[in-house]
Amino acid sequence: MYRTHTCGELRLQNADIEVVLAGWVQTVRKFGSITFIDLRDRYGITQLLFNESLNERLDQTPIGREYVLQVKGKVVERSNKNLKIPTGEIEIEVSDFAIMNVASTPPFTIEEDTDGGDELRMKYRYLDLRRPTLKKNLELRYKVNRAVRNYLDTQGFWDIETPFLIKSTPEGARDFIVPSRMNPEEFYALPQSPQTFKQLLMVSGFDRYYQIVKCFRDEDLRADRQPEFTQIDCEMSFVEQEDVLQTFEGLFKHVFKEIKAVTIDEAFPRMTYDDAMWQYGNDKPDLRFEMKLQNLKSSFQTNEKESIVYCDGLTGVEFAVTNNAATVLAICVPEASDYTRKQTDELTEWVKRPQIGMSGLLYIKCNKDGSFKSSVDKFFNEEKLKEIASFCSARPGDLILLLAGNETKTRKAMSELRLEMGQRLGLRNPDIYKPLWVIDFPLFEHDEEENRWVARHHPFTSPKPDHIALMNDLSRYAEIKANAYDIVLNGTEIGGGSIRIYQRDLQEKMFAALGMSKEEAQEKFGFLMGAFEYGAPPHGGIAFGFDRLCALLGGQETIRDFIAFPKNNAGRDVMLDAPAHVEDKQLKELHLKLS
RNA sequence: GGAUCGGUAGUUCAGUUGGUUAGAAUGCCGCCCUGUCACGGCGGAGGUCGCGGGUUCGAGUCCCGUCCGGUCCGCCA
Repeated sequence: MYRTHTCGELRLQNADIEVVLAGWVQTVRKFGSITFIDLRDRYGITQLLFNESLNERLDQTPIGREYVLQVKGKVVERSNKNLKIPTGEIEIEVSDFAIMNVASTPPFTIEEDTDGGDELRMKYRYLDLRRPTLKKNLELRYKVNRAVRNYLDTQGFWDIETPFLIKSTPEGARDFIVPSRMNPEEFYALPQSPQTFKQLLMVSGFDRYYQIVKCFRDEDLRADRQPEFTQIDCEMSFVEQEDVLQTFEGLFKHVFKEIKAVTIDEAFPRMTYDDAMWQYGNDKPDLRFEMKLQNLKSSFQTNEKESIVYCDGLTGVEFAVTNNAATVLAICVPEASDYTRKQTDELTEWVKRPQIGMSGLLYIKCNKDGSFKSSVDKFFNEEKLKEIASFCSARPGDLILLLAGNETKTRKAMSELRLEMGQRLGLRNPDIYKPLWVIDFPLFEHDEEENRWVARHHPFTSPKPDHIALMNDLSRYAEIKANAYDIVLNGTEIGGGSIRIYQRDLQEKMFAALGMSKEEAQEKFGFLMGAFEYGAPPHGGIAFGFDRLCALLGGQETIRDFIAFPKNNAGRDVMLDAPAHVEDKQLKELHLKLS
């Protein structure tokens, strides 16, 4: 037997018992004739005391960091207790020890605040995972996984696996492609999601299905995007949107309770897509703070004599009348009227960065004494400023920020600015959880590059029943709403789904609307439409980004540290050094030639 | 595809206007230390300044190119 106890479980009440522990050497602290060693495993750290009787052996067999050590000894009460760790009241008085494996000096320190950089830690991921932070992250992930499964189990969902080697469909994200050896010149694709399979399972009558499953998308990465990621994929039959929202709101409440000990009694707020865009400038609003977008243009354009101007902050001389601008938006930043010129200049530079791309920023300081100071004092008198402030519900002490320009760009920019100001004001507290449903998404969105309509969610999403007729009129595509919904937590989309199309004729109509010929639709999705002919039940579902959910529950933005072996920004596994070249023989077997 | 920041000791970083032998912390090695737990003290080793080219009497520092990494935009049904 390698050990009788773990390094995290011994307490004062275990004093005087003989134990055997095994683990990794965290630190060695030598004091002349006595030596302390902290022994670490998954469960914790226990201090070992080597007294002078073992000195000779220690001199002969030095023990370094990360050596794997087995010790035999007696649990004793410490004379100096360390109340910072759970085992801090005891130590093991070692009577015998064995080095089970030596270790090279690790390239970085294995501790909470490591000195290692990201790349190095990725290369030695197995060492990084010994650190408490990553260990806790993976533990959290495991617990979220359990909580999800437990809840779905009580709700009658079955976990059914679906294949990874499937057919490529050029709609949506790029597929990862896998060549087939047995079928020359043909390729599998890895699934971007099990979408069509779960719908087929509904046709098969499996009623309530789920899977915590890997999905693959060959697109550029981000801090919160990996080429292979995990979804909680769910589908239900004989449900309407309301049933789905209720069921999965329950899932979230269960997870919050189990993981964060947070009980949420009230129903999650719901917001239409249009309201979200109007009030927050994006479809995943962070509700931890207000600072809603004020739409000045629409409010002020009724009075044609009035004109609002905006100022190009760079030159300070270029002004434009925003009646020429499609959109004028304002946010009211609470308690920020004391922003200095330097700070507002800095914000102006911020919105002018290429990623935001605005030409300038206008501000109105609502001073505490009721006066105003703005970057457009030249153009507006006190009364006008007061009118704008009043429209924005600004209070003395607030800072109003305005952006103007093209509708899409301005709304997006203001949404970013709102989040930035929320961040700067410390309003995005990771310990506060504000979930909401965003509903009534548009069915289509226009792809400017290819000048065609594409499915906003995916082509299996059903339109609102009374909007189906609009599908006959291309000019009204933008108006068509879908039975589609997202769940948003603290400004992050953590899941989305829809009520699906389950009738062949409507599905055909959908493909046609997306510019697909009947033949093409049949070739790509004939299996699904065929299945719809054999008694497909009404169904719908949802999928959640499991990695993202874990990161959020762990209070972090990047999902990388919640995945045991993630890829880097370029999609590489720096530990394996993958992807890599393959041998000519392999290529030949696959009937592939490199160009 | 684009923007931006970075690459200097094992590691994390500093390095001024281009100027002597490139520094600190930590880690590592050695010696000392019987109550540490971020132990402490003394000493030591450790550098192709990512790579290539250029400017210059002289380049870690300036210029061009390139590679690698981080973040973001595009992209992500």
